[in-house]
Amino acid sequence: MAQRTSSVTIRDVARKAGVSPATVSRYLTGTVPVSEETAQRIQAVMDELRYTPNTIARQLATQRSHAIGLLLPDFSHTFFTPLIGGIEAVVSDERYSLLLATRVSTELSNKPVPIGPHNAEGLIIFPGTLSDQEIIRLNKAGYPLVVIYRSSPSGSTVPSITAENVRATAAIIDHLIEEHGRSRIVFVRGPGDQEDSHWREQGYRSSLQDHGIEHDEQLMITGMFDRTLAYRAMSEFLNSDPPHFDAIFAGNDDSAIGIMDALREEGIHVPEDVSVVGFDDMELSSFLNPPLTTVHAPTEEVGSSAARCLFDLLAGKEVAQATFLPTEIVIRRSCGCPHERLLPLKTLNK
Amino acid sequence: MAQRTSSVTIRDVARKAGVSPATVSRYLTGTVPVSEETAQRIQAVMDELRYTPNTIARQLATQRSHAIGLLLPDFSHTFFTPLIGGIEAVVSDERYSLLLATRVSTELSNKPVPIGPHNAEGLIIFPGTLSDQEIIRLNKAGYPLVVIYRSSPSGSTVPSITAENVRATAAIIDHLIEEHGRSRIVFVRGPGDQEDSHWREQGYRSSLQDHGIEHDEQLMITGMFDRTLAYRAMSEFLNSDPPHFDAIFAGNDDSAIGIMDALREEGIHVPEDVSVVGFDDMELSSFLNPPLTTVHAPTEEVGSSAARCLFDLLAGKEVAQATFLPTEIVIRRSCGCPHERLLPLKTLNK
DNA sequence: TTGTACGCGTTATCAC
DNA sequence: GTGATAACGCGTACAA
Repeated sequence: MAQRTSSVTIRDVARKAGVSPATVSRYLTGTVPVSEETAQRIQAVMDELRYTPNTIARQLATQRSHAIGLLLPDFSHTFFTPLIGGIEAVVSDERYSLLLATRVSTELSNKPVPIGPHNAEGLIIFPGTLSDQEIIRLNKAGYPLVVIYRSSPSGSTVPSITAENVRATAAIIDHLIEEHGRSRIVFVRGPGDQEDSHWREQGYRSSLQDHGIEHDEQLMITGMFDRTLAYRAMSEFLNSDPPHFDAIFAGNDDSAIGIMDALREEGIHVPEDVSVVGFDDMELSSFLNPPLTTVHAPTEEVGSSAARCLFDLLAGKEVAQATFLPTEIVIRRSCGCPHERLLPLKTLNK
Repeated sequence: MAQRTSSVTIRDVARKAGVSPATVSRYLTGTVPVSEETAQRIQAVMDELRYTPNTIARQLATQRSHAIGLLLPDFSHTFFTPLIGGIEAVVSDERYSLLLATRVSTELSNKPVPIGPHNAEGLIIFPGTLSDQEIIRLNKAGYPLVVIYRSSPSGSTVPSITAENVRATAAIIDHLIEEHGRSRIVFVRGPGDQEDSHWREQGYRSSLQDHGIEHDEQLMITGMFDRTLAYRAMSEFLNSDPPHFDAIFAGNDDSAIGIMDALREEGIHVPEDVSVVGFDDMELSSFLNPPLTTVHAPTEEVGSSAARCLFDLLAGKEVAQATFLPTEIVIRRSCGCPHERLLPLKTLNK
């Protein structure tokens, strides 16, 4: 099938301008100076012929695609919106294209990776899209990669950009304990293979320990960072003669929605009966009833930092192996506080 | 700068397998049968060498980029999330790539269009990204285009996919009048150049007329489909000795948020004092306080329909010139109804 | 400053 | 069924 474009080539321009294709190319790329006179003639012909350089041919010749890729498990979740926005801003600044694709690594890798060295100069990788093995292989081949919301695969040097989890979670648990006298705090786990979940649990345990509260495995349930699954997990928990509890760390905001639904159905009041806090600070979270106290994660900044890091990589610059973007606590009402306020990061430093 | 990939080419495979590059290509594309024996040998060598076909070279040879593009004014708004999701699903089904870019046509067209014939086989266009002139030019050149949330530029045959506006708006205004006895209904306009806003006003006026209610220009304000701007517009309206009103059609859900904020600040209760309804049914809307009665717009379906339409175009099939996707009314609480329910489309048929 | 000739990696067109 | 060979459109030594 033929190209849909009018396909006027550099040769057509050259012929009509009475120069060689090479000269047109040089005028176009600006690599080598061209005489003022011929430059004007070329420009005139280009305008007249509505010439547009064929990017693909250029890519083949230069061996550069001028595009970077973003691999996500899906697009339906609003969590990704600011992430994509942050990336796109940087990408368009650099006059690059952004290639988007979904992929889940659990599909047994039968499907080929839709974005890679063949169509993008580098890749931003979200957990669950590429296996460690695939990442390491690409990295070893010298292919620029940045992982987000996870650490580098062991043994690799792939830079990692993520929001700080441990201290943030510890701080919000501290708040529950110190300001609201809570001590029986349910922890809602995310997917077992998701690092964020692991680190948040770390922060949870450390806060408990700091306050001399014993860890109780009975208070640990699994919500998979998912609204519906968290709802189910919470309902089951409530209907199975649960141990006493007075607060819930929901794992993330999405889970908090399902959890508050489950509590409501059982006639449990938030925050009077139990405090609920989340993690992420999605757009939604301030509209929940009651408004959700949560950790503000700089999702858009994760996106822009990742993109910038990738471009640094492309430019051959040195980049940090791991970047933890600062978070802050957004106090709203679901913890029991009367007024909304912000606990900036510095107060988090212990 | 050299390609980052290991760059093992079809020639390397051919050499090692003892065949010609052409045979390898044939095996790869499956256009012409290859003997079982050589096929296996080729596959073995490909595995061993970890050969990946170079998409760019293939694109140059076939004159097809195997990608389609989506042009949006920005990515930060969650309204776009389901839209992108709908498109991506179809695109990946077709084993195509999705190219994403932002662009605003008001930048005086000084910036070149980031996606076009040079890197995508077709384009899905959101209002405000490409001028009518640019659209018509691409269309005349035979370049496959689909516009969404707007009609085809006059004189062009670009297919258009959009959510039905007029009947839906009329129906929700009907509801306000008939079920809640409202008659002084404020209409919050969107951007003047946005067709959706125009058609919704059409529906509003028609419902008023059907009920013998006179149109009052004093009840028309402009919220630009934007949360913050709608808030400001509403605040000004309230503070400027406004005429009596008992309901508000917010233009869209995002504006409804700002409008309810403004009302709240003035101590006006929704829905007791005034009913508020929106348009879109964003994820957020059911979480508002009170939950927003609104028109459910099938945003994800607009995306998937647009993508499917574009692929039909690519396949040379006939496509509908204009598609209006059905909407339905989602009754929640901001109108004054006690219970949530759905008014499906059929009840909308007059 | 400019033109010639070749390469980028693949597919398509011929012959065989 | 298979192998040469010519495109595809552009960038870039190299020579002039």
